[in-house]
Amino acid sequence: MADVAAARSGARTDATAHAPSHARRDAGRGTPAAGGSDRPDAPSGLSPSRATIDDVAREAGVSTATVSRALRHHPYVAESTRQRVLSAVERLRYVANANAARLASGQSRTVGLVAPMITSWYTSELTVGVEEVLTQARFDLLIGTANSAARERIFSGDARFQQRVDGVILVDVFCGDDAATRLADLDTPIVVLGEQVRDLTSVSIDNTRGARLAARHLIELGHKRIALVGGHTNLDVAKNVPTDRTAGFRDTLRSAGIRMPDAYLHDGDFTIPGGREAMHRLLELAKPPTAVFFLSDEMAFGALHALRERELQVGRDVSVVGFDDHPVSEAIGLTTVRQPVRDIGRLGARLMLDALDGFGVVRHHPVEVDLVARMSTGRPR
Amino acid sequence: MADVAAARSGARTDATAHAPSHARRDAGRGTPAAGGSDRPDAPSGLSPSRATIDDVAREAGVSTATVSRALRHHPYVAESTRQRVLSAVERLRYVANANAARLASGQSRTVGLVAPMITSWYTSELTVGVEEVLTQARFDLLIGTANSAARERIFSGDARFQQRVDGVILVDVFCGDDAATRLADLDTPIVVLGEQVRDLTSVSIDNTRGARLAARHLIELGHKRIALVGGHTNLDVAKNVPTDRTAGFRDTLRSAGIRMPDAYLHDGDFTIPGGREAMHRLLELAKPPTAVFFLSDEMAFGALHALRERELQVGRDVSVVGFDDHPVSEAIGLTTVRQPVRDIGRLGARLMLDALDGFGVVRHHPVEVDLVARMSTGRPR
DNA sequence: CGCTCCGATGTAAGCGCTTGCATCTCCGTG
DNA sequence: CACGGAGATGCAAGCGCTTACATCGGAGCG
Repeated sequence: MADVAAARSGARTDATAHAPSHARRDAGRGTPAAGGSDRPDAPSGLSPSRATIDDVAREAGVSTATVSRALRHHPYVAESTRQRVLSAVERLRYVANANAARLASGQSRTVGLVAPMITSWYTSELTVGVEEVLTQARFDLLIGTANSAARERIFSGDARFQQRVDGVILVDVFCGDDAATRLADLDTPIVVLGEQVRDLTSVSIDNTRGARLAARHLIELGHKRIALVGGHTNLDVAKNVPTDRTAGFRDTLRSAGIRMPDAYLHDGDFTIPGGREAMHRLLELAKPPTAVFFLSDEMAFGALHALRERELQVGRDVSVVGFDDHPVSEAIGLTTVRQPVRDIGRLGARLMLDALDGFGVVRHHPVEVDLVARMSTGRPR
Repeated sequence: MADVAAARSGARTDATAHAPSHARRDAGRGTPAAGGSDRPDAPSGLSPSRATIDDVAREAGVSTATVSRALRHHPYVAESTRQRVLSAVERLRYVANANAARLASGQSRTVGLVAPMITSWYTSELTVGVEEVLTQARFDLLIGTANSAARERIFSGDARFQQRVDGVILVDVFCGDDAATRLADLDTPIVVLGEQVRDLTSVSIDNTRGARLAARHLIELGHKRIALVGGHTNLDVAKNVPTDRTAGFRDTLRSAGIRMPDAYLHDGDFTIPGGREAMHRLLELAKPPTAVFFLSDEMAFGALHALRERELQVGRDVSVVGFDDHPVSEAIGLTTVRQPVRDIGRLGARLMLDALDGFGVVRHHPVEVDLVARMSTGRPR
């Protein structure tokens, strides 16, 4: 996932590769294919992780093939044999060398997770959910920031990524229909989180519905001058998310006979400072809105900052609604549209495992959204 | 990092392992050591990542050894040869198989990151910093939650972890002196972040000093009834952090002739709900404090929630100081002790790379702390 | 001009697993 | 009781790299 030539690491690799590997090699030398004849067989604690599958085989009195099968729950291994192997494993404190297994099997038992802005709460929460499930299944997680280079590479099925990963989980990565098709044609399983993408397995809330909930809430409170702060210009981030949310929101307003002037539409870049800036701009309008819907809680936090700077009171002077239900939102009383982020991550990981099993069925998996009303929203003055 | 027997994954492995590997194997078959005689050599786009080092060697008219050397910037390769190899690599779109390289070299080019509570902002920010640097050096990052099982395993130099990782970065993991010594004796490089541990390379702020800054700030504002909320009971988390901060804080108060009664010391578990709960308990006291120092911003957020629930005004009725400078803190105006979290991660990763290079010098690396005064603190009423 | 020495390559032996086949042992059947 | 077949193992050939050691030209030198 590096976009950088091996500049610095070049020297490093060579400088260091020598000493350690000498040591290892020498330790393992012996008659080829005959096995280390008379090493101190004592299972003492001082030589960690030195046992190989051959040692186990010898200790258990079976072939290495049998050890391998026994350890991986292969069906054709007698229970008694398996026990013998397991006890040998324990005695020798054997731990399989993952790299050897990967090389031999051609499977990396690793899933890549590609996301923009790993810093955001949303993404890291998602990651935690994914990691939780993968870890249980003894899969590794390889995390990559999706700067544009990385994304492009994935889209073109780049080998650098592909070779070390059995599948890829994409977070919020925007995807044109063409790119989606290309992705779907790849032989690597792909799961998209937070977005619904044609021809790909995905997990997300119904963004339109989420936005409708927010709109309805503000309408019911009696607001007429309602603004929306999203993030459109930054093509590096998910695109359906802002689009769908904006559409759903406007739609509902329209049905209620409320129109949102263009001046009420702002870009907050999905960051805290972006939200603050947008709020300031909105408040400088001749007719400022009485309520603002932010497409992420983090932008809403920024808005609260702006309001404080102008000595305005949230929920009274201006109502603010966020999106996500960041843990801080509860603490500061932000009304928001809650989505079960960690669950999305978990489900996504499970779907990935299924796909890797060959059970995968490509389809979209919707999850629940709901509105959490708190003190940041109230009737307009 | 899984603590789970391969229960579910057993079936998976066998069920799926077949189909794909047949395909791969068959594709690669040929006279052993003679090389695939006449495969369609066309560098067409349809067979991704199929080229091996042998293909490159043939294409460039050199031996595989030379290819390997050329690619890893080995000194004894003529520049002209290197160029020939590089162009062959490009033509064939060759990408080295990381697993094979790892197996052959015995180096995993992977660093493990073990932390409690990956959910917390602090940890994920740290992770981002680490990832940034490792990625540049073309190292992989393997993340593990440090539940007690994992931690124990690491402490005892467990092979499962050790075999797939060249070094380990420990975040906030408490370590008794005995355990530290054991760690230091391991052959795996270790870097500790956020804690200062004897005999180990570490990066952290001076926690004592940070706490002093907070204390001084409150004293200067004129507070006399000052409380502290930390997290002590949970041994799973860093221990020096709360200890040092508490010590520094009390110390400074004492010098100013202020004593902190035991009732003013609370455990907030380093979580938002924990902080809220603690704040409530403090406010129920006969003589509630006029200022509270929380050992993390997240706990302080919880406190703000509690204050709002009681309709008290932060900064006027009660002053609140946090620790970390979470991005939300600026938005909501929380006075806090700032530490350069991401930089700590970056520096830690760099130190790890140095250690892996053999340049490592075991020592503690201090980084700056400072106080950021905002509106959550003011003079006592 | 023969010899030493070093830079540049090639040879080939693994690294520690997985797995397609070959074997071998029983057991149920006709 | 011979025979097909399925279950349980063993054999051995790789997987795609890295690297110790051997080899081979020249350049520098006495």
